[in-house]
Amino acid sequence: MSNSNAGPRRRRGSDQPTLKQVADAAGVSPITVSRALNTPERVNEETRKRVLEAVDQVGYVPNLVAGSLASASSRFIAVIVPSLANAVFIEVIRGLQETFEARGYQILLGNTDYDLDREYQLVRTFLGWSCSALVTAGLRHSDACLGLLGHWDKPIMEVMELGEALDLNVGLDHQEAGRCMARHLLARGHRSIVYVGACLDRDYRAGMRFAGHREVLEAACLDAPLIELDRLGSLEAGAAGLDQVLGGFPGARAIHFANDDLATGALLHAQRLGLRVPGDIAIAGFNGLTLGQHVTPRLTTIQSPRETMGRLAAEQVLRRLDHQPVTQRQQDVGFTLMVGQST
Amino acid sequence: MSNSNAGPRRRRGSDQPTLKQVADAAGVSPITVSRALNTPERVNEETRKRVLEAVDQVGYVPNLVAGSLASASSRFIAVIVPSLANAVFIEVIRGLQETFEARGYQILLGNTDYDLDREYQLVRTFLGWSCSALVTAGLRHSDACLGLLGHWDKPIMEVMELGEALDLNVGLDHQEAGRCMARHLLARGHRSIVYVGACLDRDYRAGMRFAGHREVLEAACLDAPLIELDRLGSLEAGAAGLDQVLGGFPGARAIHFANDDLATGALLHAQRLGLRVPGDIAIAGFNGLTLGQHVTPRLTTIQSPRETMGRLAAEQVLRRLDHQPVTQRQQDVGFTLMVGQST
DNA sequence: TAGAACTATGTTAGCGCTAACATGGTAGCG
DNA sequence: CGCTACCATGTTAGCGCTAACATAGTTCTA
Repeated sequence: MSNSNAGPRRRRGSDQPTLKQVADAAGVSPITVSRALNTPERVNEETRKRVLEAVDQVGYVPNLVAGSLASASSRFIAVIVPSLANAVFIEVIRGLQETFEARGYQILLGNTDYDLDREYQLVRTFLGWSCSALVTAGLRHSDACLGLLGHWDKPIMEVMELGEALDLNVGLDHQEAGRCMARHLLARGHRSIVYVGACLDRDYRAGMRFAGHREVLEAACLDAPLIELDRLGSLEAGAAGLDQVLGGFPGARAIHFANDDLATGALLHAQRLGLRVPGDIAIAGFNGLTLGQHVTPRLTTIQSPRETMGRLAAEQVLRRLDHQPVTQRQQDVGFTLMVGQST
Repeated sequence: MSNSNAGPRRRRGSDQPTLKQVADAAGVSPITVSRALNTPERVNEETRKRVLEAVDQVGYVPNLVAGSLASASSRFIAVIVPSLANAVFIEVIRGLQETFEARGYQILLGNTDYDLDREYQLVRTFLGWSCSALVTAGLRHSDACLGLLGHWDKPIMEVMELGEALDLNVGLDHQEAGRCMARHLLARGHRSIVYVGACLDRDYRAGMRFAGHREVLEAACLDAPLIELDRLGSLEAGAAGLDQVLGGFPGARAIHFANDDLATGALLHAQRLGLRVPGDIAIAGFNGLTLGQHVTPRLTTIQSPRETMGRLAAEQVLRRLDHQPVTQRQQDVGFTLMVGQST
């Protein structure tokens, strides 16, 4: 038999005050409260004041979930990075977060662990949250992921590297950065140079830098040996890398490390071993982390403007969200060779 | 006149496939699709298979916003930290994220910039998202914030420090850590010890460590001078701190820094100045960052298990969310004095 | 063998908000 | 004064999903 005798169904939802209650307290309709809070310029000043008082009075906290469902869009920005262990991404995130939060957007952070399948899963989840935009590190995605994003009509920003992007793109040319450092090492007179990277299949941007490095060395008719470590960048791994170079390439006079963590680890390890840098071995890195600038000798590295990259990316996305013309779909933030005393 | 002549209203919402379409494709009702996806054990195996095929076929991506509204709860965990610039919080976040993501919860990250008003705003926003739980760094909150949280019935986890908590608490005793390091410096024979901190009003946990430090020194009838820098921890600030100590306290033989960033910056600066560490001046830090363990001499510091702290915190919260008894409302993760060669 | 207990699925009624359209009032204009 | 324009507010109808209750079929139990 049907639910004929029973009283009303048990209530659902939380017991938080709702728009309706604010509306009753202010003597207006719910939609006026909604407008007073979201588009205050469309409500008479006096009404608005009355509404805001009512909000305080009943202790109203807007239910953003309901708002997002009704408007089919949330003020979330999905941000996907490969790792939180790497200071580089943290700095980009900081640039993004500051810019987006100032405009009332909330960042939804996802971490792929350098796994494109995880990226796909994250994108799925984030689409489910009706995000306003997606910012992701890198230009490589799985086919499944591309399938999802192909149907999506909100801004997509790819950061870190430059190239053929889905939509918007802010980054730098890693291959050129690799060339730049290789040329520097050649200019310093080094002829036996080893490149040391870590997991270049996953950290493929380091692989692109190696490609640039090799191109320059081969153009100078030199070998471009590569040592690939099996752990991602860390001081420990860098120390191990130095040991491998000393063992495997006794004639090596310079090491081009894939990043500053490795390079600094090697530099500090060299000191412990009593090696002179750059006298016995020159060491170069990539990233321009603070750390490398505070060791003696100061590390030669390539600085990239990461917080700026995050900020610029956020600004382009915001422009798109404001329906303003996007000035540049692709933006090169460049890099700077910082010559220290380690080369 | 009313909308009598017009056809149906223009459609709203996105054009993504919905549960209904999956249900039609699979020949079941929408609720069965919902169950097949969210509580598969409540659906017949064969039906489930048919539903999953239909999901793939129509390219369905669940609308999590709608789900959250209907169920009055999202799978969001709000995480509030004072800063992303400090590696310490990043590590805690990593521990939280790994544990929560493995269980299908998504982290909503907020950054207060050490401002309790910002914390209140973030809490408001996060409550609006129907988060499943809140994890926040620290035990200090504004009255407005306490007002909001007082009415809230979901788990609240306060991390980093130990004390009188709102609900759950995982952390360590900072005052005791300060005492511990002070005792170590005394045991090393130092009598003229300066504490150097940065913005102790905002980074009040460093202030608590100083309180412990002072307590021990005063018990030994020694002065406990304090130098407070106006920038938060960084290698640069540490170098400046060393200069200030050398200028202001020429007799100082040891410096207890509020954190490893400062201490390492000072240590590297001392080397540039040609000072022997610890011969001319001893240097101690706090945090046990990798960095300090790779300089020569190795930094004496106090290690706290931050990633573990994040993991433990997440596990307690998950236990609560699973309606399992919480084993400990308060958990002390402790700390370890790591004696290097810098003292 | 009646009925309790359980399994698998369906029906109904919202969750709290906002887009779209409607309406009444005031101002501007020739 | 009739017209359009605009401003401030209201009414209606969902957004896409799931909690609560309903129901039909099956198995178990005394």
